[in-house]
Formats: sequence, structure tokens, C-alpha cells
Amino acid sequence: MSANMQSMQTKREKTHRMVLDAAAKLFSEQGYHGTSLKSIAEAVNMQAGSLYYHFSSKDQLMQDVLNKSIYIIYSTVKTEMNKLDEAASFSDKLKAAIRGHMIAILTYADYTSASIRNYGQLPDAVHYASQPARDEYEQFWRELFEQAEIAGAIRADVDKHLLRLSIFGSMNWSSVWFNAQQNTPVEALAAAQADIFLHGCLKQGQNR
Amino acid sequence: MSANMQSMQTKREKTHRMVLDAAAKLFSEQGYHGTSLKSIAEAVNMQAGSLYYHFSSKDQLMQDVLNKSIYIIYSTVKTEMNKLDEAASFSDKLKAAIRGHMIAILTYADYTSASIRNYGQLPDAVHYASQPARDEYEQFWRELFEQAEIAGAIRADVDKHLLRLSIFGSMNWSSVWFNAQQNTPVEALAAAQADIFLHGCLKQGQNR
DNA sequence: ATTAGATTCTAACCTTGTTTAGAAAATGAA
DNA sequence: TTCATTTTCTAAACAAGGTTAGAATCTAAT
Repeated sequence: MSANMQSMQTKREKTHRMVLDAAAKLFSEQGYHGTSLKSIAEAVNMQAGSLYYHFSSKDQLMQDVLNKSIYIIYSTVKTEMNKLDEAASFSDKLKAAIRGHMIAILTYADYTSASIRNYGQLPDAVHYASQPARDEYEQFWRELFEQAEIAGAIRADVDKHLLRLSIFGSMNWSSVWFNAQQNTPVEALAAAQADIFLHGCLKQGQNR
Repeated sequence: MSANMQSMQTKREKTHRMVLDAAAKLFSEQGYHGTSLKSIAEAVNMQAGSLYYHFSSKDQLMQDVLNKSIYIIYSTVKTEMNKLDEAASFSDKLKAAIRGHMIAILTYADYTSASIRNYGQLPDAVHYASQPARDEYEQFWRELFEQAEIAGAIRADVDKHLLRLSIFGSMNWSSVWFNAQQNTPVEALAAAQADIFLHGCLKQGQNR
């Protein structure tokens, strides 16, 4: 218990993470209420009761999945934003934000999809516990569009509120249809996604 | 049982619909697995067992909600499309399709949200039973974009597949955040939504 | 008022799910 | 090997859910 307490810790944490991963996967596929602790335990070759050594309850398990999901998304977005230099245009910023969000969503699909798919369908306590982190992330996007408005990058007749929600909708929905094997690389997909929102789909000057 | 068989039928059908409405509402709020027959029954002042006089099972109930949801959406879209005249441009067609889909989603939020929110989280039998109707509706959108491509309305470098999925994502996500009381009228919202996808958000000629 | 049919209720059955407490097994240091 | 600690299992408690059968109630026509 002295020589390598570290490896003991990592053994415990390893199992902890395996359980969390399995839970995220099942929560994303079958929903919170549709997933039993037994099925999570089976996925990691355990008995349902054994999970309680790692988590205090099913709610706690879901809460950890939620928190990790939000953390993954926000930190990935921040990483992409930090790659930009000072003079980056709104186009560049929006592209970077979308790239980060899409990379996170599609790379860590189990977690992010678990979070997105169960939104609004969770016990109140679980929902509220993740609200602050969610609000903080939303605030980031609000500010992004506020700055764009001030800089005059966005058309005046575009509803920024709707724009933000539309982008969120498209990005989040991709976790439903995306197939890592058969689809375009994530970065290309993100770029195409951003392009649609920046320029629309019509041919230049065309209105028919 | 002779004079007004009609009113007897309507009495039965009335209750039938009330149950379906309550189920749709709860399925949309708490998910399929998170909703108990008891809670549905309570919403219509009944006992859980009584529901079986109107529906053969919980699965059947969900299936009926799904079918009605898909029917509502597709038929509303068709109605909007039929208002167009022969020479309608792709812009007009896309606007009409989006308007129809949004009107349906936001007006019959209980049903459509129940369908959208539970997508992929249902028992296989229920999921498969609604697949044909879903496919048919998807085919309508595929064809819309194919025609647009042939007519040369869409930029060549836009991925039609992604475009369609993006539009779906935005529209469907609106059922999560839309608030009938405090938001813009549905038609205006739909128009703004279409505008974003047709023209993007950037100022003309601006790329910064 | 009676009666047949429609509708709902009651009460149980059976399964499944979350959770707990204590026994058992695994682990790794001494 | 021995021992203390960590980890997992077993078995049960307890609640809740979907479903069913038969009784009870309601409705409306005769």
C-alpha cells in the first residue's frame, strides 16, 4: 500500500472509468430510464450490486456522465478557439467553435449523445445539478454572437438567438445520424457545417 | 344503439384521443421508459388498467403516437407545398417545406416532440413499425434537394446530404426550446429559419 | 324500470429495477 | 505464507411497472 499506491489508484480509477464509459454508451442508446444497472454491470462483467462500490446511485452515475460530457465539449471548443490568433475574423471564430463542438460530439459520441438525448427527461435533481455548467457553456456562445454583432459581421436582419439555436440543433442532431465508419472525417464535416451557416446553400445572387 | 351510434362512437373516440394526447405529452416530457401507464391514466382521471380497453399495450400506445406524429408533419408539409404554383423556385419550395415542418412541430409539440425525443430509444418492434412512414417522409426531402441540384439552385460545393440533415436538426431541436407563449409566431420563425439556410448569416460579400 | 352493451375499476400476478448488508474473493505488502 | 485492505459477489428487501380477469358501474334504448 506504499510502494505503488499510484497503481492501486489507477486500478480503481480504471474500473471507475470503464463503468462510466459503459453507462454513457447505454444511456445514449436506450435513455436513462431505459437503461438498467444490470445492463451496465453486464457490460463490464460485473453484478449490479457491485457498481455501488464505485457510484453511490444511478442518479450519481448519470450526473457524472453529464458533467464529463459538458466538460469535454466546452474544453474542446476552448482548445480550438485558442488556436486562433488575435486578429481572427468572426468567420474564423465561428468555424473554430463549430469545429470544436463537432469534434467533441462525434469523437466522444457516447458521452455527448447521452447528455443530449436525455436532456429534459431526467430526474429534477440530476437535471439541476448540471445546469450551471450548461449555462456557462451557453454563455460562451451568446458572447460569440454578441461580439459578431458589434463587429458588424452578421446581417442585421438575422435573429442571433435563432441563429445560435439553429446551429446547436444541427450540431447536436449529428450525434444521431453520424456514423464514424462510413462518414466524412469529422473536421471536414465541421467545416461544411460552418459553411452552410455562414453562406447558406443558394448560389450567389440566386434567388430561385 | 341505433339513433345516434355516431355519438357513441365519438364518445369512445373522444376518450381514445384524450388518452393518446396525454400519452404524447408525457412521452415527450419524460421519455417512453420514464412514463408509466399510471401517470398517463392519472392525466385522464382513470386507473392504469382501464387504459387497456382503448389500447392493447404501452408499445401500441407509443406506436400510435409515432404514427400520428409522422402523419401530422408530412401532411402539413404537403399542404404548404400545394399552396405553391407550378413555377415556384427552389427557394420558395424550401421555404414552404420548412414552414410546414415547423408549423407541425411547434403546433403539435406533444406528438412531434414525443416522436423526436424518443427516436432510437424505443423497443425494436415499436421503432421498426414506424420506419416505413419515416422513410417515406425522408424520401420527400431527398427528392426536394435532388430537384434543386438539377435546377442548379444550390451551390455545387454544398453537401446535399449534410444540408438536409442540418435543416432537420435545427427544426427538430426547436421543439426543445420553443415556448409558445413567449416566442415569435411560428410562421415568422419558420421564415427566419429558412432564410438562414438559404443565405447564411454573414453580411453580403463579407468574409470577416 | 329493465336490460344489454359499453366503459371503468379492483385486485392481483409476475417481472424487473434500485438499493443494501454482509459474505466471499482478490490483491499486494510484509 | 500471512494479513490487512480493496474489490466483487450473493441474497434479499422493497418498490414500481405492465398486464390480465372478473366484478362493478355507467349509459341509453326499449
